[in-house]
Formats: sequence, C-alpha cells, structure tokens
Amino acid sequence: MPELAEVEYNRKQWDPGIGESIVAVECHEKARDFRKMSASAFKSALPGKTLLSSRTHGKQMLFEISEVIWLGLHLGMTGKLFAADSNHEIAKAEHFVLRTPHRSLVFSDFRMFGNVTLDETNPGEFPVWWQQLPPEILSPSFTKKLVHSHLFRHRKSLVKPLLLNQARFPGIGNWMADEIVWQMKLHPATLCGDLSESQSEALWKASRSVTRDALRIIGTDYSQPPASWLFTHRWKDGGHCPRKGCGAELVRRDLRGRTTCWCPVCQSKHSASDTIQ
DNA sequence: CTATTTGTTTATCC
DNA sequence: AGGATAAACAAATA
Repeated sequence: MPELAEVEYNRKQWDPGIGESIVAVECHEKARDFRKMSASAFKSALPGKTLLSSRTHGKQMLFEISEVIWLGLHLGMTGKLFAADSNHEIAKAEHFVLRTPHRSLVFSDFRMFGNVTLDETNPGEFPVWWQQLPPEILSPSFTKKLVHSHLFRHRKSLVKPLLLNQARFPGIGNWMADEIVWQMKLHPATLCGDLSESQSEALWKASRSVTRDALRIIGTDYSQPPASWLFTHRWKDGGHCPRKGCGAELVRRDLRGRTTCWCPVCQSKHSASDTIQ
C-alpha cells in the first residue's frame, strides 16, 4: 500500500543495514522491475560497496551507496522492503536481496509494478532525475500559490485525478486523495476550474495536513489511523462517514479508473459540471 | 470461475 | 503543444 507515508515506513526497514558492506546481490533475472537496466548489471555493480544513507521524495526512494552509486526504488502497487536474517532464502516475489555480513535487505513486489534504477554521479551530486522532482507537499516551496496554479493549469481535470498527478502532488495516492477531498467537504469529481479561491486554499491546507498526519501515524510505525479518518471506513461497501453528526453511508465508485470513496452528504455536488458516470 | 487492487506509462484523442 | 483519458501492465486475494 505504498503512498508517501507507507514509502517512508518501508525506507526505514533497511536502516539496520546502513553502514554495512554489501557482500553479494541476488535477484530474479526477468523481474519486470528491472525495466531500465539489466539484472546482471545490477548484480555486479554493488558487491564491495557500503550502504550509506537513504531518503524519500513522494513515492520515490533513494539509497546512497559508497563511491557515489544511487539505488532508486519505487514500490509500485505491492512493493515492500524488509530486513531479514543473513541466511534468508530469496522467494518467488522477491526481486532482489542485498546481503551484508549481518543481514539480508529484501525488495519484494509480487505485482511487479515497482521500479529499480542505479545511477553513478560525482561526489556531492544527486542523480539528475532526483534533482528534477517537483516540490514535496511539506516543503516551503509547495505554496498556496503553486496549488492555485496547478488548479488553473488543469482546470479541465477533475480534482481527485489531479491529486494523483505525481508531477503536482508527489506522494499522494488513492486513499490520501480521497482523504483530502473528504476533509475539505469537496466532491471528488469537481472540475478543478470550478474551485473558488477559498477552496483552492483549503485544498492546499488539506494536502499538507493529510500528508503530515499520514507521515506521523503510518510513516513512523505503520499504526492504524484513528476511526475519525475516512481511511478506516473506505475499503469496502457499507462504510459510514465518520464525520461528527453525519454518519451517512459512503459511496464507492470508479472515477477515471480508480476506486473512489466519498460521503454523498458532506461532499455533495455543487455545480452542473460535476460528472461521475 | 470472476472481480478487485493503495501505481505508472503509453497511445490516442482533443 | 499540452492536457485528459482509457488501456495495459501482472499476480494475488476475495
């Protein structure tokens, strides 16, 4: 379930291996996750190097490895990272394992929508693709004005699909997008161009608060969010709106290819151009 | 057996 | 030209 908070949680699962040397790499040769490189090049690049640090940006992860190699990972739909014993046996869905003297760092992804990259740079430099990532939701440059310009540029788009656009809202995924519009009482199929000035500001604020709360609760130890979040009620039919004094039955419907859950009472349509088929 | 899935890229259309 | 959209990708689970 990797959106930015789940990605941050997964990144930390390899922390026990920071500072350790990589003595061997095992991988499944034809794993689709190696779409931008060959598995054999991947296998030979890392032994003898040391895992130095890690960071996330939205749903992207970047692991720094000695002599300036950068391991980029994306978890796709079902990717997971974990640390296991050094004698851990590589399973079918595990696309690679980094062996250190003390443990195995595992990348597992049964649906294979993930992605693996290696980049080499000069000391002190990040890979070009990393430098070009858009401003993170909680960064100072993710301003109210920036969100407003996104809404204007994509004025013909529906608001929920825009929230899933990684070039604009990096790290937001399906449940966070639903949570954001639910929090601001906005119908997910509202046309971006129909949002008022105050709704634009509310969208900026809600993006940031949902991001902050998700990182705090899920990103630290994968805790279950409280029952006051839409999150707790959105996964199957028959859930009820957790907002105080509401309790209406939630609607679950496909919106532009993604299952979307909203409260028909709190998030009622408010313009003729709101369409959901 | 079928329907569903927390993501992204690609092709196509406008 | 740039943006919106549906389809494709793959495999497990209900």
